Amino acid sequence: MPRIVKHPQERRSELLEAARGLFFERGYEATTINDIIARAGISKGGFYHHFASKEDVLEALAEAMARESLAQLQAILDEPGLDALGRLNAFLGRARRLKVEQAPAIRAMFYVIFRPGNLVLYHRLNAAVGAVTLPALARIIAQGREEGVFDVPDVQAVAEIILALGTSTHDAVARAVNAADTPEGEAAAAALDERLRMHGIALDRILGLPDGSVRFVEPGFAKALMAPA
Amino acid sequence: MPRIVKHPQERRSELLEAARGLFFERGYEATTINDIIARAGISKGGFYHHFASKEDVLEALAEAMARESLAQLQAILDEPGLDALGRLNAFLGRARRLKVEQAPAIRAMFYVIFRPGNLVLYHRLNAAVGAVTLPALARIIAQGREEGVFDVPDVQAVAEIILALGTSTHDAVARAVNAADTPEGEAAAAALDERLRMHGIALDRILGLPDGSVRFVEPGFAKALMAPA
DNA sequence: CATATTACAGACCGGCGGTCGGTCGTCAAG
DNA sequence: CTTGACGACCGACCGCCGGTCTGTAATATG
Repeated sequence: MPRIVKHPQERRSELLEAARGLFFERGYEATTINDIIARAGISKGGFYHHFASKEDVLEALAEAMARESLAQLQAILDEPGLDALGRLNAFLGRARRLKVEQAPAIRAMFYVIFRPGNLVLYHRLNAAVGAVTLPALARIIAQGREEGVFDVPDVQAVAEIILALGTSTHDAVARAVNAADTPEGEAAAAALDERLRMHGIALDRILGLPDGSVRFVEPGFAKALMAPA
Repeated sequence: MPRIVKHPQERRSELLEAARGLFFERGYEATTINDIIARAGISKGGFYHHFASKEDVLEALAEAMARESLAQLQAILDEPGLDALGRLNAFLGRARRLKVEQAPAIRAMFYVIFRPGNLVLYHRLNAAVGAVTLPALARIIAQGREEGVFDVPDVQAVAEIILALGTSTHDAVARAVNAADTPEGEAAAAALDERLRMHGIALDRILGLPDGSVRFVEPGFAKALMAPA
């Protein structure tokens, strides 16, 4: 009832943060506009002054998270004196490092984000992050080709394939995370590790490198991820 | 108002067919229960006697389509006297043959199924079809390994990678189809063809075959798909 | 100080997925 | 042929959701 006026930018980011929290706690579909405005402390009219729809919020959130993701990658891209393979491994390993450091949070996130009813959330985020990741990957591949160490006919296509491999692991990670703390947990973790190792080998072959050059993740990553906090 | 009683099985399949048509015409989210029951000629109570929810219909539909998909694959799997590479190419080519024969219908389907708001439909269908396709693929890979022509460390993982590559092309196909009849259409078709060719080469290398062995699709497939009816 | 514009408030709406009490057809048992 | 039980079906109804609309308080503009 009291009327509070803030800078549009501040309001927008408050609404975005409220939505981000709720989307990851309860899921996208399960979160209502009323939930968001209650947490952000604004009326419905206020909300629709800043966003055109619920999906608009999701899009803005995806954009923001893509920007954050790119910022993390930029350091690896800008690091001078790194050969292409090293840069690629650093690039692929980034996700792993993040996960091992903040295992519980990431586990919770994976647990939520892959539930049915969160498909839309997951897809939008993945698409947005992929869109900014693709050119970065392409530059690394191009560097490798210029250095004469990667044997690839088409840089863009290979970058897309790497991205696709990464996306395809999400299901496997989700399965493993969902199976954690169950009898099948250990087997799922082992399967995930094996699969990730194979992805590395697949990439080696696509890039024309000896098996074992590309490390998609370090061995044992899955077990580390799934170890109880 | 008149009360019509039918065998549960018949009703179920009538409802499923009504849903299938509407989902592909208007999209999953845009289709309401009322739409479905209107087309099927049954009341709401009747609908909920046969299905627990709207999503339950989708699940049943995905299951049915996965069965149909498997039936198409079975002939290729059972074909005797086919070496592994031939079988794999036949397997991968199946999608292409379908598309070229029924290009307009498939185009329409892709056009609808990849719109936002149909993510759930697409994902469920893809997951269901993938689930039945995976073991079939694995058997082909295993045959190739036994024959000594495929050099793969892990059959299951490679099958999953092939499936992931297939899934990843859907986006590209959707982009191309959506760009058809626009100035960018030709470029999109060319990009799609190039990408599919590269997928073939990627598979060659993963399987330890010389470049050009696996034909993901025939060259020029994209243009054929996008040619006006 | 007047005025135009922006930022917000909250009552309201159509329609959605889903529920519920009741009714009719069907068919086996007596 | 009658009866009764049960599965199939009907449609009014519900809660709530995303979104709209009218109005108003705060702020920028001159």
